[in-house]
Amino acid sequence: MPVEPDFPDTDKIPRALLAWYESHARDLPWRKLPNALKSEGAPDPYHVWLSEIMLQQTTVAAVKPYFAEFTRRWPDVQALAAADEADVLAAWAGLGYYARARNLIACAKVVMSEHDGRFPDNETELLKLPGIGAYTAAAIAAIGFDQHAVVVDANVERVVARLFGIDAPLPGSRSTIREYAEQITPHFRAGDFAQAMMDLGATLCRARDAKCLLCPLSDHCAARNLADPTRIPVKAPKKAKPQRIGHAYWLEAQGHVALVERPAKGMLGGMRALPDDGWRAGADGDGIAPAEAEWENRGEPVAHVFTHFSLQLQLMVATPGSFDPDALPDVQWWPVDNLDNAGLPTLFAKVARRKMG
DNA sequence: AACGCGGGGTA
DNA sequence: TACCCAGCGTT
Repeated sequence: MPVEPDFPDTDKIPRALLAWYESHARDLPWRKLPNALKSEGAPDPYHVWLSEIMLQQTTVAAVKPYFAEFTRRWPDVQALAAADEADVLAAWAGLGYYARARNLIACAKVVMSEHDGRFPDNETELLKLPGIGAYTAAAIAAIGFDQHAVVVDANVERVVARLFGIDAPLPGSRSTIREYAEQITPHFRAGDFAQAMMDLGATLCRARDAKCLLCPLSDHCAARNLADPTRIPVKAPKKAKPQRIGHAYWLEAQGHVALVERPAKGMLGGMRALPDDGWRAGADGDGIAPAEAEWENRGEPVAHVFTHFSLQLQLMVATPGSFDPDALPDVQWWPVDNLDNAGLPTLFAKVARRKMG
């Protein structure tokens, strides 16, 4: 039986959490800590935005090197808006969910053209920008501008569900969880509170490991009294992943390999890639090569797992002495010795490694 | 409301 | 292997 939203400890929760955060905040590149030791003033909204987009469904460890590289190459939103789109997509390669990179560019351009190069400081306006949804708008408003906003990500969902013993399954319980999150979100230090909730979820109140003995909120927590606090939140069962097979084609002539640019919509949209035979989530590839050549099987298929299907991708290789460029007008002939800089998404980077041995 | 969309870390 | 992760846009 969940506790009512007017749970008497709703005021104690943010205070206990913020006190814990003072000494346990993670030291992250995009963050200005509240500690005097590290305090450097307000965070740069550009850094907050960039990190939030990169962190969507992506772990902190994966984001760190990308954040460093992006801020080095494009130090502000003006630089990013003026960047070559192919360069930005290539720099994003390996991070996944490539629509984020396309929306990142679009958002930077809108901020320049419609907001005078400054990010809006409120949720409503932030929500109108490409790639910024309910979570990210709230996070930027709170963290970047210290605005009151209820920030609910997967960490907050888990912490709140456990605090109030919400055992209805996600995603159906999302609106209920949000109501409780509103109850405990203070009207001061909004950014610190949001980040403290995320740090608690990332370091103590973890999905499969609840370190209740170390938790500053355990006195206020319903799940604390369960035999297994990690039973909450309950999640709906996942659908099985289909298994797909397909081919990728390595066509090499005179030290160059044929790359294509994938369609802007759909999987790996807009990314450079090897030609393939049309495999997708709903169907296997047709085995038809992109051009007439002496194709040879090369090694075992490369195994790769996407969100919604698994793929076995067979590498096919042809290396004619010369090749008529007009026969494949849409390909870019990329120097084989510079393939590391082609910005191939991980699937095709794996296939290229198979080829290079 | 459900689905499509990457990839790496972790137990 | 299975699950998880600072979600968003489309249908």
